[in-house]
Amino acid sequence: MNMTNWYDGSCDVINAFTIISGRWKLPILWRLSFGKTRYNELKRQVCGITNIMLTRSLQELEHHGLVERIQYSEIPPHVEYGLTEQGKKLIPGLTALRDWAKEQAEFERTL
Amino acid sequence: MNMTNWYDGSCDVINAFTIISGRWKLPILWRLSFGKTRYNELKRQVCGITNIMLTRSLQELEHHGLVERIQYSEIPPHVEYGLTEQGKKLIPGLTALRDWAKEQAEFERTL
DNA sequence: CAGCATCCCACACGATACTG
DNA sequence: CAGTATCGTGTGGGATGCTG
Repeated sequence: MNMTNWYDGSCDVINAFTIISGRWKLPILWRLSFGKTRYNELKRQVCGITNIMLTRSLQELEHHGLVERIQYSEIPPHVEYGLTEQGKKLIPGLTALRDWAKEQAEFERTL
Repeated sequence: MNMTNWYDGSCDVINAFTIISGRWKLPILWRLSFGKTRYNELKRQVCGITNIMLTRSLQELEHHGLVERIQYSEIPPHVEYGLTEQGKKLIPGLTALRDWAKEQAEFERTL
């Protein structure tokens, strides 16, 4: 595998994409960028997501240090999720991509 | 489906991601961002890609208006691929994400 | 309330061979 | 040189049901 400059660049981006790729990662991150949220509130707001996918996605994002899980020792259980400092650093890149996405959506209508 | 503001935002980004997602799209786009390239040169430079995946990826990117195919009427065949103006607009977003990706890679080593 | 255990499937991806 | 045809597979995603 020849690691030329352009390929290193794309590798970095591919790794980044892998972390936040999947059916539900972006909706979750987007929602969390507006503030901490409880599990069931998140489930209601990320339309159509199931327990298993919400749990899996949150675990993966937590594993990569983008999301933090805050558990309160109460009965009934009370768990909140939020972005870590590292997670918040993702937002500007996502916003930049969203700006392109809007242009792209407009552009595709003209094809 | 309740289309709140945060969800519209994530939908745009999801659509953008879908277009450029997959095993080979980013390496191809990255390479093309450095200039027009012939089919077989692209194949050599995007390490490990097969004919079928290169062809498929290029067709999909062309279909979304990001890549242009320039065919010269010669024998043997001569085809070049390059980014369209719309395709070039993608680069800044990708670069922004790459900057985060580098931070993220560094960060994950500390976990 | 906040999850986990199982089973299942479609589809992106790929290996191999062939062609104008 | 620049592709296409065919067939096979791994994995991301989901339906359903159960639990501390």
